[in-house]
Amino acid sequence: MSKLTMKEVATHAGVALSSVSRVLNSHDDVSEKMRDRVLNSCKELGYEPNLLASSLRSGTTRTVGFLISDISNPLYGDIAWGAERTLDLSGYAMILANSESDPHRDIEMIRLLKQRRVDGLILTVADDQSEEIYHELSKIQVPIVLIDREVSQMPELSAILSDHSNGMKIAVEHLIKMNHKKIALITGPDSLRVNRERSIGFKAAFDASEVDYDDSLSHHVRYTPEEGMCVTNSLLESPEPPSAIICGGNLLLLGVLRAIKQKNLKVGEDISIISCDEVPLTELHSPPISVIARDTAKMGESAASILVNQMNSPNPISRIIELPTTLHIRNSIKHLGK
Amino acid sequence: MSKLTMKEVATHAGVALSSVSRVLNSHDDVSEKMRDRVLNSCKELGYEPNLLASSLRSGTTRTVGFLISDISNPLYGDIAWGAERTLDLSGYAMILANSESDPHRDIEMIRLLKQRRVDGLILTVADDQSEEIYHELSKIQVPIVLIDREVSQMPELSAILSDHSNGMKIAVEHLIKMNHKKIALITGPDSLRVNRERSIGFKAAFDASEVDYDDSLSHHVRYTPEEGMCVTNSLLESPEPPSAIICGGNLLLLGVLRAIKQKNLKVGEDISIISCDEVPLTELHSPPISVIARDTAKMGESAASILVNQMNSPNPISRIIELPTTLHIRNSIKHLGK
DNA sequence: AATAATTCTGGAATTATTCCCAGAATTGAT
DNA sequence: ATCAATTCTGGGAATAATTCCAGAATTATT
Repeated sequence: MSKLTMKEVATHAGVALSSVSRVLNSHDDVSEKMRDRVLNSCKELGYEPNLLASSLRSGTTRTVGFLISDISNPLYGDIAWGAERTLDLSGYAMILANSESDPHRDIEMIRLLKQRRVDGLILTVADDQSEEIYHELSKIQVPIVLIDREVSQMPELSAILSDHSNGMKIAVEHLIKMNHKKIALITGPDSLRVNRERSIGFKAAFDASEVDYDDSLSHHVRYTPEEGMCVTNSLLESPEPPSAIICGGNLLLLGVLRAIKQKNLKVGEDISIISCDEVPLTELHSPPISVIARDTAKMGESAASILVNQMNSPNPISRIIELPTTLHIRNSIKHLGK
Repeated sequence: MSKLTMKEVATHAGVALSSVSRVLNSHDDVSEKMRDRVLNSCKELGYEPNLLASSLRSGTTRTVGFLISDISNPLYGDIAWGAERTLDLSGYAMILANSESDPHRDIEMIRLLKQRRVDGLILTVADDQSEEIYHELSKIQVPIVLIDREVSQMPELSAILSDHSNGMKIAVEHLIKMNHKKIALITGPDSLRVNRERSIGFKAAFDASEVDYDDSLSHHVRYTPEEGMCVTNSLLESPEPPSAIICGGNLLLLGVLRAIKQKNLKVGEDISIISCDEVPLTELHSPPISVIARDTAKMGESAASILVNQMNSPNPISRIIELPTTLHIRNSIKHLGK
């Protein structure tokens, strides 16, 4: 079966190549007759346009690159879902790249997406702050939207952020109100904005209260259940264990809960827990786990719509949107008497 | 900044266009001198190849299309992760398309991927059995691998399957051994192989035992927490409610658990539960929930490696791989005395 | 009916690359 | 040194589309 091109369609319809192109791109200077004839031939032959050739000539691929640090994390699944939906509506496809939280792969993947001539990028890089990522991004000619990231050398980049610092502050304040004094924070590496912000909010809450801030209770670890479990163990085994743990993310939460379970402690009794980001587990755990929640699908959507906007406007203006976080209080928090 | 092409590199290096191409594609008939000169110019100018033009000429995009029915489902996230990793290792990128469980979007998305001239397809279509999907697939010229799907008119298609029927049979047999007689099955639409297989295994277990099979306890619903909750409610409110529910998938499980919680029943006491597919919730629920598990990341990996194989071999042979399921028994199952 | 204005169509250049083919340069053998 | 064999390089066609420009066909104007 020989491949079918516009040329064959043109021959079959008895018109010129350029006319077929005009019909298929719905230019307005084509006659009714021509339109019908060409469209008929297309249908009859079963013609499928070659987007490759089209992109090469027109200089636009109608494709955006989406770089995620970990697709298997349901959080990113939701974000990707929101983004894909919005992009599809505007006629863009999405190339998914996964850096597996490795800054080097970030660079590699970005380069690859560039070679594929994507029209725009949505990035959740593994490291905000590295010199290399800045260097790579600064060479990029197409619009970029960061999700939950902030490259300090490029404050003009569009971004969808969450108000992690405020969310964290409110969470800590709630714990303090429930008479907790020794509150631990376990969150991801501080090479990411989200974790830097959480630390800031965490400290801010103490500073605004009577309770003293203890820096040794603020932990940054890698985003894995194992590391979550490890820190939790050492916290719980310390001479004066914390009465509450705030945990920054669903992968860490798994480790935290496993550690607690192993020690036969009861969430909401022996230890209070607040986690970040709503996942099925938080709601259906016994007792249900309090979370600092945010609308993840909406983050993807917003990122996509800002990007589409920038890709279509001749003088794109960059936008930074900060979406709110909200504290969902559940039975994982004990009111300490005293 | 004018765009940089091989032509500029050639000029800069003082060689012919074709020589640059030979160097970059590492053909063996280039001299050491030429190689160094070209590579130097590339580095100096910061040249990035245009994969679009390359693909157009060479007829291969080194891209595969991955069609998922629901990215936000963590199950598919894992599969995508496994596939992406394997594809990347072989130098393939992945275009992700999401049909949102809509058979019409399946067709649309497949068509789009075709227009983008992907070298192969990994498909998790929303409906196995529709005439249209068969019609669309039969026109495709590139290798296809189905994940957990089976198009009956095209038995020659490669596929990665799970042994759902056996897994289900073993699960039911275990429940029967624990003296359960009224066992309900809530699973997804029977337009998908996975659910047809589960029904088969479900029935087979009864047929091989003393307990009578009751068809009215086998339910096919759409894959949403809401529908899961709804059937569970009606099951629990029936005059003779089942003593055990087997639930086919993590989204349905959410609904089942919510219904049980709302009625203040205790899993593993008032009602026994087995779910399908391991997710964080199953392990960390109280009590932990028994599951019919399978290696999801491996499904993605296998699919990708079969596909890569077929894309690279001149006479591809299609393969159907059935991966095992295993029953993880946990405290969500009560041994009925009697 | 002749000319002007408008609408539509065809031809050819263009996009960035690969790859075939011819011929130049180099090497080896006599 | 000459000729043959081998290695390497350059030129140009091909890939499948878009788009500009010129001119044909149609309609409107006088």
